[in-house]
Amino acid sequence: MYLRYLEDLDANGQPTASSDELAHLCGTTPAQVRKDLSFFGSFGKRGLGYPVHALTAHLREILGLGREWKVVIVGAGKIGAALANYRGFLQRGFRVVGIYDNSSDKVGQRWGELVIRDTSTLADDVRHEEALIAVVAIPGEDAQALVDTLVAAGIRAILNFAPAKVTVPAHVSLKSVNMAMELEGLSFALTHATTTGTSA
Amino acid sequence: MYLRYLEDLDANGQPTASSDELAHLCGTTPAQVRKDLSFFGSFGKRGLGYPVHALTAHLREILGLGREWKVVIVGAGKIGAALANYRGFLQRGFRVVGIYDNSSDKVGQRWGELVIRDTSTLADDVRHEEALIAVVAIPGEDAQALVDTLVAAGIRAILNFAPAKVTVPAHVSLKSVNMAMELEGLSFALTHATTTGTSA
DNA sequence: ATACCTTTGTGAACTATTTCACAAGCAACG
DNA sequence: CGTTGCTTGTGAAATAGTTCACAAAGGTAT
Repeated sequence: MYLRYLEDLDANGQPTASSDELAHLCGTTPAQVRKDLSFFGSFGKRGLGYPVHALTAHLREILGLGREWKVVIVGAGKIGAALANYRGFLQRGFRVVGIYDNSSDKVGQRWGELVIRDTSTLADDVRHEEALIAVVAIPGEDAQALVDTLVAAGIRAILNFAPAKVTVPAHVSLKSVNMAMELEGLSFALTHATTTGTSA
Repeated sequence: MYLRYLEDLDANGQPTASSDELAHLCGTTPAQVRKDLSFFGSFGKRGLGYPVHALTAHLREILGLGREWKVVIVGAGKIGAALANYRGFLQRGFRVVGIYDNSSDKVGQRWGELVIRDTSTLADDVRHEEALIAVVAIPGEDAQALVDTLVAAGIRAILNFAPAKVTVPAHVSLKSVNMAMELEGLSFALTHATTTGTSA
């Protein structure tokens, strides 16, 4: 989050930013900003604030964005399409090296640079390309089986959009995004509407 | 999360579930399950566990899913399409009452039940339909202006997929999902790979 | 009815996170 | 070159969240 706002500031040519300013941008507190950043090192200058450009570079390094990550997208539905199109990924060093689907209607279609391939070739491709990150955007009922295949093929991190419980072994990282659950969270907030509004 | 797994158990006809079983399903601990549920009431029977069917009903009520929520989707791109298609929403009581876009190519297209309308009519429609939830899936640079319009029109909760900082007044709930940030989290986990794998 | 087994609900202990508050450091200015 | 005005970095205090552990129930079997 800090990285995102620091990039904006950097693009505007602002040389430094105080914890107070960053806190305001990120919707947190100055003390929080300082504690968070101090966990990784001592980046600021007292009396001045944090050097915007240098700090963005540091954070990128910390996040592991100094390299290119190969990503495969599984599922050429609407969500797969949205992700394949999303220019933000490449900017951040995530290169989509393959899109997969198991519907013969879709296999062979060209999306930009890439041609949709059959899921049966996925495991070999992952191994060959040494892709480490996979985005799963397929129906919930197929998700666990596919994830198991991905893990066996050497995938190390999975971003899951399938609305299903998915389990991975300890050496694999997993993040799940479930749209229905997000809406239910909003429903709860509306129902118990003493809530103070969140910003982000 | 509990609701999701309880629904599965209920569909399987399982009459009760212990905190231990729920914890296992949800990837948490029995004590956590008991504390969480006890916050809202005393639903279990000692020696037996929690009554699956009754507890799903309770949780649905707690989450405010006992009613129908009207939802508008703004942005008829890939993400908007994915959400409009998603059957899970209706099942959970979220009815999409309108899809909006400001591109004249898209306005007038029919998507299932709904015809894409021009964003200029959005505010009036929201007021008229009394929609309280909006999903924002438009380019980042237009997001804040649109959100301001939505808030002025009476929207009370926003699920934001636009990759941009968005602020809302205190009486409005906001959740943002940022795909690039999710991937960056995975990149961090991979880079500092002592991480224990997460399940969810 | 009683003994026994299971599992909840919940204070208390523990752990983690956030906030406070201030000494130390740096820049700017006269 | 000292003085002034900011702002960091960080221990300590406060708050929040999780886990422990056990008394109180409820069920079951005899």
